Amino acid sequence: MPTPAALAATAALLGDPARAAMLQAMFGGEALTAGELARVAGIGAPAASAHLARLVDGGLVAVHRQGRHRYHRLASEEVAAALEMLGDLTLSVAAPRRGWPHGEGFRAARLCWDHVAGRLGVALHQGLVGRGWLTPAAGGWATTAAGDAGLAALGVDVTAARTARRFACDCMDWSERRVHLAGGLGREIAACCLRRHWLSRVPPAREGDPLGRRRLALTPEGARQLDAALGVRVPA
Amino acid sequence: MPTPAALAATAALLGDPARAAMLQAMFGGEALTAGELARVAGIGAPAASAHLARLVDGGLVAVHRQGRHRYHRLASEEVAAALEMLGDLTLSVAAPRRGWPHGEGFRAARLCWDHVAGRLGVALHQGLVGRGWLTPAAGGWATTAAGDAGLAALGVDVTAARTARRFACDCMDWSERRVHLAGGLGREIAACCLRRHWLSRVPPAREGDPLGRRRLALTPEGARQLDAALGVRVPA
DNA sequence: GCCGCGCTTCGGTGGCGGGCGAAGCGGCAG
DNA sequence: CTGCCGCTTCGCCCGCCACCGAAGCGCGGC
Repeated sequence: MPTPAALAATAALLGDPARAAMLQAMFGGEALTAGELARVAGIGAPAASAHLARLVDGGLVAVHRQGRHRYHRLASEEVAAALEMLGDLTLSVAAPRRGWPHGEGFRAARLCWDHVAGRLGVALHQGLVGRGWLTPAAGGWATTAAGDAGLAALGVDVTAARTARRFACDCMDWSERRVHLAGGLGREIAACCLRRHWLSRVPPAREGDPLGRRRLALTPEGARQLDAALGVRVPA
Repeated sequence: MPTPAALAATAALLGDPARAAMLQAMFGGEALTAGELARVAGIGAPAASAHLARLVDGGLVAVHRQGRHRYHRLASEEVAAALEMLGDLTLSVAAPRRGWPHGEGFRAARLCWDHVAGRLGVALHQGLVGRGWLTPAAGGWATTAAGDAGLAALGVDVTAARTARRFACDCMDWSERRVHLAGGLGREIAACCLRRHWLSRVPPAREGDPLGRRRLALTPEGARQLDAALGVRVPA
């Protein structure tokens, strides 16, 4: 992972309207002269020259002299790819999207702090509430008598959960846009599932994996147990 | 494609060292308090608050109030993806890379202005020079007698090529990092190949395809003809 | 040789944005 | 209720950067 300063320096190059317009004009792979780019950006020749010098210096743009013209083009495919990604991001921010086309692996099961998130986390939350094991309480949730018995039978240390600052509360799920269970109870449920090997940790997909060591997988035994106890089935 | 101003506004949010440090800290998906983020960025609480307000306003960060703490996290997977892409770009700019892992489709054959680029463009250039059809001349290349005859046999209008401002010159290839043939001759060769259906245009892969309508594909007949005439074989 | 054109450099101006200290607001605990 | 703590808002200063006009440089054309 690059240093924040280095990343910011690169991003700052894209963060000016005039430079962004120039880069978008070069996005197709064409080489354009400084004058053309100045007109595209709506600025004078001196300003365009300064901008292009910074882009070249930053390694985003390559320049090729030909007679009295200077042709500029994007320096690499990475620049085009980053530009495209930023464009997607800009559009998605302007008009929030409906689907989640990326990152399937993220969404099945993962740790969020110390509790289970992803589709499994949401399903657990629904199962606990749907079975009447949890009931709404001030600031979150409380266990019912059936819940205390059922959780104990699964091997969850409810007593330990009560020592936490918050016993059971909602946590907005990053990928599912629905809440899952957090707080001491969320922590103890995750610990119980890991201890009994119903959940296993999955190593990072690669160096710099956005989720780090947070990926989880439900084991066959875990799927059976959670289905039997709570009717929890994680959608494929 | 978003407007340059909108793209720049998003990029500018990433283009500040303090904000970049905060976003990198949130990259793992954890929710962090404003105070923690201020410490990470090495700035005071007021400055951090202002930065976070802009990030939230820009839709890059989501905030969740919990008691007197405010937990911040990346608003969507797109933000994480864009951050990762920018990081890659920053590293590749700092230390130019050796491989080209992305965008295979870009590199086989495409139009660069009006001539052929990509591996096919480079191979054509090598073939023309290797067969002795082109010889170095002031400012580019000139045809030999064998070249004039061979090109005419292929159906290339060399006379029309001579009317261009430049007859034959090198053009640095974006993806291959080697030169291919440009100028009037490059244009005529591309026109000839398209006219005889040795090359076909490939429609954009999707809306907003970086290469637009510039993608090309070598037809089986084209592969045979170019191999026979010039020994041109495009590596798979 | 001279002129013309594209581009860059220089000097100066203006405005946006980041930084901090001090004060204000809100939640939590004793 | 009162004090503490996290966070925000306000007011202010400073520095960076974008922009333009004018002048300088380099290449190509007449």
